[in-house]
Amino acid sequence: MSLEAVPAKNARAAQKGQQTKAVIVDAALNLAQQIGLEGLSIGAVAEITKMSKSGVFAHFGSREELQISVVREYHARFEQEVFYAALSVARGLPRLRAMFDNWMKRTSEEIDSGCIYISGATEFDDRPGPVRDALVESVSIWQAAVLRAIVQSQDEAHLAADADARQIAFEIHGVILALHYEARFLR
Amino acid sequence: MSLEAVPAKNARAAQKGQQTKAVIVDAALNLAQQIGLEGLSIGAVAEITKMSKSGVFAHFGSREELQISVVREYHARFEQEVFYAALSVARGLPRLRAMFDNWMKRTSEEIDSGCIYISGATEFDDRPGPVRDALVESVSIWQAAVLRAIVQSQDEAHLAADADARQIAFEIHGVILALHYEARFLR
DNA sequence: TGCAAAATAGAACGATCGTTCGTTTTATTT
DNA sequence: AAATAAAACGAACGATCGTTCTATTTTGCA
Repeated sequence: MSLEAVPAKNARAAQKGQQTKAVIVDAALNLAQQIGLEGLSIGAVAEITKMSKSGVFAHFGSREELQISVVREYHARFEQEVFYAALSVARGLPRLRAMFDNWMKRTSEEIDSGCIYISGATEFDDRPGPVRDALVESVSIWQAAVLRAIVQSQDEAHLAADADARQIAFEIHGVILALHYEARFLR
Repeated sequence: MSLEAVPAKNARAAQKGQQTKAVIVDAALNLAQQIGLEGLSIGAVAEITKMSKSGVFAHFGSREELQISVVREYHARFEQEVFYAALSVARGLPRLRAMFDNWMKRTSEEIDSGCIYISGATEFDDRPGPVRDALVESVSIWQAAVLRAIVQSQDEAHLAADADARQIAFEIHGVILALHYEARFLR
C-alpha cells in the first residue's frame, strides 16, 4: 500500500503532450529565427502547427514561457552542434579551432534563419525579464566555454601564455558578429 | 501677371509644420534607439511629444514613413559625429584612426540608447521594404567611407599596400559589433 | 470496454495598434 | 481684420494580439 496518493501522472504518462510540445517548440524556433523572439506570436505558431491558439497556449501558460522554451531549445542545439561536436578533437588549439569552425559554419548556414543570440540581444537589451535572463545565461555559458578553450590552448603552449585570453575571445566574437551582419543583412 | 496660378505654399511657408516635425523625429529617434525601429509606435511618440496620435500621424502619412525619417535622422547625426568630425584630421592613417575613435566613442556612449544600424539589421534582415532599403543605404555609405579611408592609408604608405582593405574593414566592423554587444546586452 | 484525465478546440474578452474622417484650432497671407 | 490654408485634435474603425473560460475530443490506464 502507498503512503501517499500517487498522482496519475507517473513516469510513462503525458507522452502525447511532451510530443506535441516538442513539435510546437520546433516550429516556434524556426519562426523566431526568422522574425525574432519579439515577433513570435502564438497565432502564427498555431497556424504553422495546424492547431488552435488556445491549444498552443495551454502548453506554456504564457507567451513569455514559449519564448523561454525557444531560447532553451536553441541553446541545446547550439551546444550540440558547436560545442559537443568539438570535444572529440584534441584539447588546446585544435579544439578551439574546431569550435570556431563549427561556429562559423553554423553562422554561414544561418543566412536564411538567423541567430537568436544576436537578434535576441538587440531585442532584449533594454527589456529586463526572464526571457532576457535566459538569453544572457545561454550566451554566458558559451562565452565561458570559448574562454576555457583559449586558456587551455595557452596551457598546451599552442598560444602565447602572455596573450590576453579575454581579448582573443572578444575578437573571435567580433568576427562572428560581422560575418552574421554581412551575410544576413547586407547579403 | 503670372502665367500659372502659384500655390500659396511658397518658399517661406510651412514653418510651424517643419518645426514640430523635427521635434517628432527627434523624439521618435530617441525612442527607436531604446526599443528598436519595429517597436516604434505612433501612440508612444504622441505621448512623449504631448500630441494626439492623429496629429503625429499627419506629418508622415504612415508609420513606415516615420521609421524612414528616423533612419535618415540617425544617418545625418552619425555622419556628422563620426565622419565629418574626422575630416579635419590628415588623410591616411590619422583620419582612419579618428574615424574609428569617433565610432568607438559613439558606440560606448550608446549603452543607454543603442545603435539602430545594429538593431535595425536584425529587425529588418528578413523584412524587405523601404525601411530596410533606407537602412542598407545608410550602412553602405558608411562602409564605403571606411574602406576609402583604409585605401587612402595604403596610398600614403601608412598601411601595407598588399593588405586586404576589405578584410581590415571587416575586422573593424567586428570590433564595433562586439563592443556594442558586450556593452549594451551583457553589460 | 469504460472512465478519468489530459489535450485540444472554439468563442469571446480587453488592450493596443495603424489608420481614417470630420471638426476645430492655429498660422499665414491678402 | 478677414479670408484661407495648414496643423492638430478626438473619436471611431478594423485588425491583431495574449489570455481566459467552457466545451469537446482524444489519450492512457483499469
